Amino acid sequence: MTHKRTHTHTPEPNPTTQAPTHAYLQIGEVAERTGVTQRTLRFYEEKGLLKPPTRLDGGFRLYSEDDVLRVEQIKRLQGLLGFTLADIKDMVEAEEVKSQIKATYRKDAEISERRDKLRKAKEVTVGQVAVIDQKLAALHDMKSHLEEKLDQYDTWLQHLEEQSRAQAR
Amino acid sequence: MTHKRTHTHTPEPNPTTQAPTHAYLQIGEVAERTGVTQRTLRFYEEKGLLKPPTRLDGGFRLYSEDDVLRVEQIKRLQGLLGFTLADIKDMVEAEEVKSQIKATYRKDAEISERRDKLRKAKEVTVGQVAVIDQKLAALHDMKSHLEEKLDQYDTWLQHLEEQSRAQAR
DNA sequence: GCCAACCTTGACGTGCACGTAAACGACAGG
DNA sequence: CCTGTCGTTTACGTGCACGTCAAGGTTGGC
Repeated sequence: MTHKRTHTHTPEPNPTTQAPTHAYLQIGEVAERTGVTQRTLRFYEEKGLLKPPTRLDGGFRLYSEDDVLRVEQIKRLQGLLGFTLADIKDMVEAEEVKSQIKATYRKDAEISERRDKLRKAKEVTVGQVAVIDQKLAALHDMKSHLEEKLDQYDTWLQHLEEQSRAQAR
Repeated sequence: MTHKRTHTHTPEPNPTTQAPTHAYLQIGEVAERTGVTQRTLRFYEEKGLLKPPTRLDGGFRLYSEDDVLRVEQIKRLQGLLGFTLADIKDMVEAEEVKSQIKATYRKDAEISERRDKLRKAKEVTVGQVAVIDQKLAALHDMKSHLEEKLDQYDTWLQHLEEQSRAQAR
């Protein structure tokens, strides 16, 4: 009989914090949950879209839930918005910059340093919003264009129905 | 000295109808105006996205203003909505009914057929609008997410400034 | 300790959407 | 008629985003 390996890799005991949703995932599970192939996950890593995950002693990749979220983010950016992986890399790097800022943000640091980091994070985010705004504008433009066309179709259909009625008599 | 050829090909005298915006365009002009390469225009023709344009006796392609519009439409469908050229081909074929609607005598039998085609063309456009709405929703979602963060950054910056003022005293 | 399931790193292949080069013909100002 | 510019076809090349083996190593239930 075939038997599944129910690998639940918990690198740390993890006593109280966080329910053991799945602890750490290996590549097959991540692939299944995100709907991309293992190849794609390795490819994204190679291209710098995913940070190199921790490894098991034997070399198996161990992903976090955050990685799953990131993959889903990548998929959204790619599939819905049509960005190239190069574009997306910039965006996830911006995300990375922000989390870096978060990580190095110290309550006890100099106020001016904290302010600078916050401003930097804000700047990055503003850039992201700008990219989105561009897409939004283009899409709105196209939509109004299409709706104009729909009106045209409707008037033509009107015409045809009139002709149809005229001929029925 | 180099001299430009100011080719203005007007196949018909075209007396009263339409201002002579540019008459008929050859491939270089279309390429320049649409922002795609000549190769791309020939490629689209080969793939059935553009109907074979009329030719000059020597074989030069002569495009119409409608062709320019179509190329721009193709670019939007591809770049903004992320459709493949195969998808787009189906769409523009359904839209081909437009040229049919203009000509043709209205025989009774053809009226219902044309109405069906028009409805199909309208459906295609409606589908495109639906895709746009999806993307708009996704983008708005992302944007509000980012703006939430921006607000967060701003309030933190506010806090810092207050502390800074308190310390100045 | 066995073995099936799972993973690893190459390396080559594929579909799409063109890019690029070569060799040649067509158009029009002078 | 000459010449510079523009266009034609044919054919091979390219970048992206993976797909698809191949050959081997790792893990864990039994």
